[in-house]
Amino acid sequence: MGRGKVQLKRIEDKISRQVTFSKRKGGLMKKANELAVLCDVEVALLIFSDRGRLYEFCSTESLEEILERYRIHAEEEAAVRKRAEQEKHGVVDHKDKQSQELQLFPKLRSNHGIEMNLAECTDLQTSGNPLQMIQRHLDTQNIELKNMTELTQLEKEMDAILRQIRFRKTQLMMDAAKAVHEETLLSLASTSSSV
Amino acid sequence: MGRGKVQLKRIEDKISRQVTFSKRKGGLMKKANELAVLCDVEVALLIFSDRGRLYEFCSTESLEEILERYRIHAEEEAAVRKRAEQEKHGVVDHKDKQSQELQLFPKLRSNHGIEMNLAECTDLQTSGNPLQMIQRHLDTQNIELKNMTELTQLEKEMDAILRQIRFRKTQLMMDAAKAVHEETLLSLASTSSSV
DNA sequence: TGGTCTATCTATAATCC
DNA sequence: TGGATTATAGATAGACC
Repeated sequence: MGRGKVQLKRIEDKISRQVTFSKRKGGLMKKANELAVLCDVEVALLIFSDRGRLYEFCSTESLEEILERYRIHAEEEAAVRKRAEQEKHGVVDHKDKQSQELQLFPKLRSNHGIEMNLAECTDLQTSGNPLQMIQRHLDTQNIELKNMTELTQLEKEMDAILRQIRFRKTQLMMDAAKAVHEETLLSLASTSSSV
Repeated sequence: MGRGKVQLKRIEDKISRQVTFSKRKGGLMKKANELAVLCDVEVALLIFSDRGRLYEFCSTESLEEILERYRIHAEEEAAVRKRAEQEKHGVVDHKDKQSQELQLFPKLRSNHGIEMNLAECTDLQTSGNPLQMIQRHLDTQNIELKNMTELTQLEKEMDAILRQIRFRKTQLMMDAAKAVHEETLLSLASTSSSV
């Protein structure tokens, strides 16, 4: 983008590498946020600059949340891989196989309870305006009466809206800061011209 | 990009949300790679789709490498924060204290923005039905149209509800666990008595 | 540094297959 | 589903302040 086509290789000039880093980092985070909001997915982005500074983005309350989920996912994969490996190398009787699956299950259930009943709540996920989204939940009037699936769904929706609210607040603050800045410049200009 | 301007909100149509996810995920990873190569930095990207599938990108040999680096970084930050905390409780002159708080502020804000004004919204938390609380805000229909005060208010309310939802989920999980436990005890008792 | 500008390049929404 | 196409929106390189 920009005036010239970009070669996919390290920018050798230090200054422009720094400038490009700053610009593209902003762009990447914006896009990460867009992906999270538009597609309702969890996104985590970690960047270590060449000076070792950390820049992070995450779509949820905290990065740890996503990293924890990653850890669990990695463990499960390792377990599955290990099982496949064992089967490949030898004859395993069905009892052993089953017990292995049983061991794995509790982990899956504790963290992926949402996916399990996903089919049930597809309609919930696909309808409505961001603020309207939760309206249908309001008639129930009471959190106490909801089941786990409903609560999880509601939680997700609330979280998405909160993200939007916060993002919008940031936008407004930036607009305001910009306005103040411009005003300052104007008043400075008029002061200096009147002196 | 593309034929129409995109609104920053969850795509409600499931099909196009999926298509967009697939396209943008590819785009985001491409850009993450470009940033890493062009600017010679470390980048890690984690995406969990709504079905719980994990997609990852990292610029180094392994993702673990970057996560490990993150862990170290986070620990250091925690140490710094803790140190600042301790100094605040000791004897510090006002100038130093202020400068410490200024340094600390960006970090705090990102994670504790809500708690800061908790006292103000006590009445909100105790009055009326938890879900009804936000109903009066819903008629506006659009986050874009709200001003800062309204947004902050809405944010607080949403957060209070979220806390309630999570609390209720915990309760339900504990109930379920207890039920399972009791069932186990019962079946054990009946087994031993029948033998 | 950090913001602005603008010509260009890139990503992608909508569409069809 | 999974590409291919195309018109556009959005990102950004280079330049200047």
